[in-house]
Amino acid sequence: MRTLSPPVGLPALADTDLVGQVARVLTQAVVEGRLAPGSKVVEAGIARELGVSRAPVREAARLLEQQGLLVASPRRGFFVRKFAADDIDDIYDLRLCVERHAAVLAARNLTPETRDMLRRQIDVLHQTADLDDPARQVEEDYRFHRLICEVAANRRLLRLFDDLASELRMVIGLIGRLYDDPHEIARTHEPVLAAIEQGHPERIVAHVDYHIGHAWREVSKLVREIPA
Amino acid sequence: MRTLSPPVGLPALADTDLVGQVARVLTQAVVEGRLAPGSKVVEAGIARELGVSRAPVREAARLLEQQGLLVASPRRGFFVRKFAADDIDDIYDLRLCVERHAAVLAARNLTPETRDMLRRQIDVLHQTADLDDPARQVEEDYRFHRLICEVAANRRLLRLFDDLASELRMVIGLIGRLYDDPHEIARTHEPVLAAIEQGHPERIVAHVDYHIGHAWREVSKLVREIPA
DNA sequence: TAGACGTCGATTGTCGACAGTTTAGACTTG
DNA sequence: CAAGTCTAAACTGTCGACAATCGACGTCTA
Repeated sequence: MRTLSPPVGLPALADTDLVGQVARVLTQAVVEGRLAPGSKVVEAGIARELGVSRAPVREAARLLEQQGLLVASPRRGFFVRKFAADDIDDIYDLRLCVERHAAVLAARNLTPETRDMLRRQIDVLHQTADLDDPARQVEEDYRFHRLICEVAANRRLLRLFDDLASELRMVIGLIGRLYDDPHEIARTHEPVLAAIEQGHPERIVAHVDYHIGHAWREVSKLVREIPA
Repeated sequence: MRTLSPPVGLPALADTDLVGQVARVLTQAVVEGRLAPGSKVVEAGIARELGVSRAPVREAARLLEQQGLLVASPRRGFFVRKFAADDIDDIYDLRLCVERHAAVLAARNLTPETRDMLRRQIDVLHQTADLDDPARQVEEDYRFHRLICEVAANRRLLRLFDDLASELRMVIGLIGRLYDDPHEIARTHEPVLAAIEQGHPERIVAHVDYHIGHAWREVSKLVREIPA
């Protein structure tokens, strides 16, 4: 078998790596809400549906467990992670801690090239805002934040950001529509970049705090409104 | 088969979970340097040595890959992670970021009970210093820092600390003897706790910075001296 | 009728096997 | 003698199978 056929069409980056493919399909299914939180992930079922054996499915599940999308219960199998309001707080608290640091480092490493990359991404955010595609908007939002982590040039930090983002993607998938006014969200990124360009650590932290704190409160509110 | 026989006697917490056991045995082998950095981890070899099949070994390896102890090269297998000086910097940079935050949170959550736990752990550090058991000393050191993360009460933060610690354990395993004067190290923990008890964020950060920065410089120096 | 017990199907944990790929070593050639 | 080529062994990725275990349903008893 060459490429898995995900229930709904995916980029399907033609990997020869089954485990990676299965992991991607499962991740998509989770963040898109096709696998409801708390529901059981039956190895054989997934394997059959994807036309592979259970071995790659198990390994993929273990991967996603480490990523926090699934939880393993010995002898009972894997379940789609359930999020509580506490989890949101944990994630955002850590994200804030990480992104503050990333932004300060990014300011230190900033070059004309990387600065332009960040600016361009804000432009993309504005352009995407016209598209009325919430999922895309969320992705481009993360891309901006991820860029900051890339510029910070600490691989582990970047990986941590990716892990947190994948958890948040799931939460946001549950919430559904997140942004009332995408353009306004795009605008709120500008002071962050400005602070990074100016380079005062305190100012950077303050703006990152404001920006992410806003998202935190928003997501927190929505999760408390629409709980499982 | 009931309990795996690790090359050298381990606690062997009689789990019925083979994957967990294999992961523990492999971790031990790596941090104790029996598996040299860069060396290949042959699935069948490990499986044979441990009297299990390859499936649990593969899953354990995937776990350790996510933990950063092994790296996977498709179709070529797993290798014991090699550390460069850059890695040390990445790890300590992130650790500093995390522990600053943890300490500030810990101060906020501090109760008489948790304060006593931290104090007692410093006592343990002093007692251990008399034992001339470097591995144990390192473990008790981590336990103190881990306690701070526990008091901080953010599960994800705690997990991140554990991940970083497991990577550092490996590095320190490579270095061998780390502390010249264990008692002095034990003493340097005291200002950190004192700052947490007093509760001024700036002071806390300053002391954490000093304490961890010291370790950072020390480890960094030793790694640069004794590279692969 | 409510609760405890036993049975049966479904699912996981583990295993051995096979095919395709990589690697190491022998052999050839300039 | 060095470099390239070919061959064989070793290893990974994947699969299907089997035993152990868990959960649900039905049955028996008070």
